Amino acid sequence: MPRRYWLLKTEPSVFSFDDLLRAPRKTSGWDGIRNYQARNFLRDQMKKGDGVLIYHSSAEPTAVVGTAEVVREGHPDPTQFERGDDHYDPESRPEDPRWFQVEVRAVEKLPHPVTLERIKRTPALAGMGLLRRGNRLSVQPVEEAEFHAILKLGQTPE
DNA sequence: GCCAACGTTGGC
DNA sequence: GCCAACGTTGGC
Repeated sequence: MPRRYWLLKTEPSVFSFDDLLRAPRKTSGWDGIRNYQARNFLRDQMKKGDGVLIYHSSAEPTAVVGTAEVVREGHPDPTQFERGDDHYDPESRPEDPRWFQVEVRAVEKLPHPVTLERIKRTPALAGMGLLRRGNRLSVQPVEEAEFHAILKLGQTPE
């Protein structure tokens, strides 16, 4: 299986790329995803070594800010069992967990965040899921060419 | 803060 | 299984 590529959204006021850089071994469980389509990607498709773009949503500006890689494949998201946690799910049972996470390790902070606005203006990125109407998916696949195009844009200012 | 576009829930 | 009501996401 060739290496695949993904985009993970996060609100930086909750968990930013800098938070990931500061985490032990620059690694964190990507927890709190509560959407079945995203869950399926986390549980079934994201593999160790896959490349990840970290995207800041509800931010100023909204942008891809760094890259990461999958270091541990899908396993139950522990927050679903933690009573009192924002992501606690009383319906989920340990013997049949509903929600999954992967672990990701920060690889590189982009010298220049690639803003949503810049992505919109880049023809090679016109097919990205991020630009699709009503896009809300917080875990989405990215084409290899798109991944590399974002990295390249991130090396230079606009 | 607004609101369009979703996803989920639950009555029927 | 339909679909209205509701909650959430996320750009602006």
